[in-house]
Amino acid sequence: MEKKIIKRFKDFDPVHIFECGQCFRWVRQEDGSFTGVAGGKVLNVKKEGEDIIFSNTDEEEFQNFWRNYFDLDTDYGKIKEELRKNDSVMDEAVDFGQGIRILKQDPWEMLISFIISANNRIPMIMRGVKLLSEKYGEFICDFRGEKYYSFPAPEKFLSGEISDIRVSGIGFRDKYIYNTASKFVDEKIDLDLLRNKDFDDMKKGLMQFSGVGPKVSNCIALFSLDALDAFPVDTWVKKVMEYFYLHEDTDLKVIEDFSRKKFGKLSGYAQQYLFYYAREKKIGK
DNA sequence: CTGCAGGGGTAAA
DNA sequence: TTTACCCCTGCA
Repeated sequence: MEKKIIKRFKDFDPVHIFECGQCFRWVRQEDGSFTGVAGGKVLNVKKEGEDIIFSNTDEEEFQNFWRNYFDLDTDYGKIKEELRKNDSVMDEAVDFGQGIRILKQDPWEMLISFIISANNRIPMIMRGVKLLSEKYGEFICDFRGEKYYSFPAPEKFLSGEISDIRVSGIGFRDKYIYNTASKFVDEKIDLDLLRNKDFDDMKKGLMQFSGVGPKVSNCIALFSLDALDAFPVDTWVKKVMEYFYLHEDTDLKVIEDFSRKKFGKLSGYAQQYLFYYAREKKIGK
């Protein structure tokens, strides 16, 4: 496979993109690059100076898949400029995570991945998703000494007992995954149909699934259904919003509504900069 | 070394 | 509104 190199590309830092909490299948390598799986393909991403090097792909695949996946046609410079206006907190958060981009991920994979994320920590979530892919997914290829597997299709989770799903990192969420996969298969669910709905209907649609509540539905909407006005409030975002904006203990739903009103159609981007800032700087600890 | 508290969204009591 | 869920990490 060839490489694709984009020279002097702004607003793209693999560390920021892959460690801002939106994805679980990209692993940092010893040389500082990241290798990951998406859309049944394996890719390595490395930043060298201002150039981005995409390995294990070719021009056609890059244009047909990765270009959209990395949201390369969105102008993040403009988004950041807008967020910085009259907001010294966002000004700093945007500087800190200046290379973040919101990936366009697969809705089914996000649904299951964020069910796993509830009451769980990122290394555990990554382990769970990896083990489930090895157990139920399709082998893709060997790459630099590792074997890579696609994210499993819904029916694969139904091939055995509920407890079979309970690999390390999954725990009590096994039944949520089983129930969600069953509903998916039985009702021939097409999550892409939710794309055209307004935010409240989209959220309602997602919360039909077992293990999906307010926070998880916001994540699925933001990371896979183009709802860039979503604002998932997890423990870090709660802390950072209270610390900088609200100055008192505040209900999660109130924080979500306040933030979506404040940041408008850029809420999702704001959430990513704030999450990354809060987590790396341990705000409120 | 061993043991135990801490952490984290959702469902269900 | 409170509690249980699972399992790794960190610290005593």
